Amino acid sequence: MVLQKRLDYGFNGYQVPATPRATRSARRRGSFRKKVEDNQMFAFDLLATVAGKLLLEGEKSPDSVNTSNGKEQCVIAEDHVKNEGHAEDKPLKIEPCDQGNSEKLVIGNGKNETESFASKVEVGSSGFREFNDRKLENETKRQIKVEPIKTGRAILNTGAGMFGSEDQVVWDGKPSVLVSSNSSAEVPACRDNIPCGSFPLCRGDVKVVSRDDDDNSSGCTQPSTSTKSFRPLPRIGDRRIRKLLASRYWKVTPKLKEDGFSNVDGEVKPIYRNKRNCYKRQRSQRNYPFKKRKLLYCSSVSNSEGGNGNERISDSPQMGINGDASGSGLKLHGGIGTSASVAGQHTSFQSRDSHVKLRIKSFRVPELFIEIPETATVGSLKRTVMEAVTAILGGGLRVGVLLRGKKVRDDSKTLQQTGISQDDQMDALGFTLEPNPSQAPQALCPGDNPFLLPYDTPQPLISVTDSKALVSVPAMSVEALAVVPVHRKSKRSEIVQRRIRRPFSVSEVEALVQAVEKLGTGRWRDVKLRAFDNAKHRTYVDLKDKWKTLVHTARISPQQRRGEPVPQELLDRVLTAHAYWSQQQAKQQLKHQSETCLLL
DNA sequence: GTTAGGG
DNA sequence: CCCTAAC
Repeated sequence: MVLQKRLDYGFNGYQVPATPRATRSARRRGSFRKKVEDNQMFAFDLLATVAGKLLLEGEKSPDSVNTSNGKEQCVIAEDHVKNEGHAEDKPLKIEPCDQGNSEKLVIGNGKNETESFASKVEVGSSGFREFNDRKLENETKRQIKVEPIKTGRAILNTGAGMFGSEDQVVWDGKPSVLVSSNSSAEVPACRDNIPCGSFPLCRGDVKVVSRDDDDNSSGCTQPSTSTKSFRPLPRIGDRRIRKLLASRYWKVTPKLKEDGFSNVDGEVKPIYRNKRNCYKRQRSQRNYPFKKRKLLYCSSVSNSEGGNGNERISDSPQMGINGDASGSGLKLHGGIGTSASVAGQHTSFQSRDSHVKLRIKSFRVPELFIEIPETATVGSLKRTVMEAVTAILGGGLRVGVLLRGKKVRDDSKTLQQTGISQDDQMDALGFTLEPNPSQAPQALCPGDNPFLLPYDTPQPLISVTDSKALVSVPAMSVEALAVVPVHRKSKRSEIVQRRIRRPFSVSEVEALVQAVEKLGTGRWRDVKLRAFDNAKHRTYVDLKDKWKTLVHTARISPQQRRGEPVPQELLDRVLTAHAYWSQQQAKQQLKHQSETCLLL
């Protein structure tokens, strides 16, 4: 089996708006966090490996966006968004990212690459019947389909799913813009085979809805828009934000004036309907240490229903992008390369060294809810959507394999043994996205979901009813339902995204230094208020931390410093101020001590 | 909620 | 940047 990773969706590169934190209580459960991250990494890895990011080179969509260096862009297309209060009746589109390094993943033994049969796989999702939710029972299913690449037939149906009334989003009267990616966007697994010419790689039917017109718009199966009159949002301070963050859902609290050092866009936060999925986000770098992977793999114990579809992958914790999976029978090869020539080729699978080539055409990004102030920039909208998409992809997913609609649970069998490599079986091969068993829900309980939207019913974030989205394959129509991030109700669900790293600019450093010079090193809240009041993403803890690193930076040799160089003059001031205020602090302490002594 | 410090 | 302890 040879799979090539062609696209880097640029999860590393987009800017994430200041990330809401969980409630304190949630944060106190930080002990869960690591584990969950691991689990989600695992899921992501699965997705990346099987569902979304691996593909064969070869066919190429005329609509795909290639940069000169062969990389692709991954941005929310700007032309469909207007920086106005009204949203255009146009979908957002998601495109491959030009930050990608076009690295290639090859899974297989590396031999006989040309002796392959390429097929494309569609991965969809289904209703979550496994989770015993009545509501979910009614969900229509999405399916996956595998078909030979050589046919070149577009199998994507980009029709958007239907919204149930339960899909309403909260509208609290504030003139924010709610952008709802209607049900799903096709995330390109590769850049070809785009059935809908207007949307090069994938499309999300994004609409802007308000509370008032939810009922109308939410049922639309086409990109639809309804606009409301928008008014500027009142400025809301950090404390307000904090409270909001602790509330059941996230809200955007834009500032109308952006000055100071807050040269960032207005705060934009995606609203998720599912807490579990929502707060996890990919680390800025996806290359987790293998050590960490190991942990997560260990924790990925299959449950009964889940089957063992993940074992194969679980078996290779040592397997890195460029590493060998000794003992697993799988091998990953990194590097740039192309197998375009093999796409569509087909040779006997009976031969001993035959490879099975699979192309996963795309998988769907489910319904998203995004709330964004009208004062936000297009750029922030892009980032927000990207974040939302990423959060979903980073959710607890794993991959299941279906053959003729039947789950292949025995991971130890070879493709040959299971018949997957049989020529005539290729059509029957499917993949499913399923909840990661390690995060399997105990039960669905609304009360246990602090981030659930008010009057929201527990339901999977991703399982949007959408039967038209993908071509259905009867043989798999029942079992092949991909079960995507589900509404898990474990406490671990309240995981928060890690904020994106935002290096301090020189001007920020300048401001920080100046404020500390004036206020000292023990009054970070005052420093924040004084110099960073408008920089919403800089908390006083951030400032304190930055000062800490500044002091450290100033003490090390210039050669050891990294990042944007801070002018030596500033560093000198850092040391001076630090020394001064340290001294002051010591004096204060002495004074305090002597006073205490006197009193005694 | 802040501050301080380790991770 | 995160997490906690301590206040």
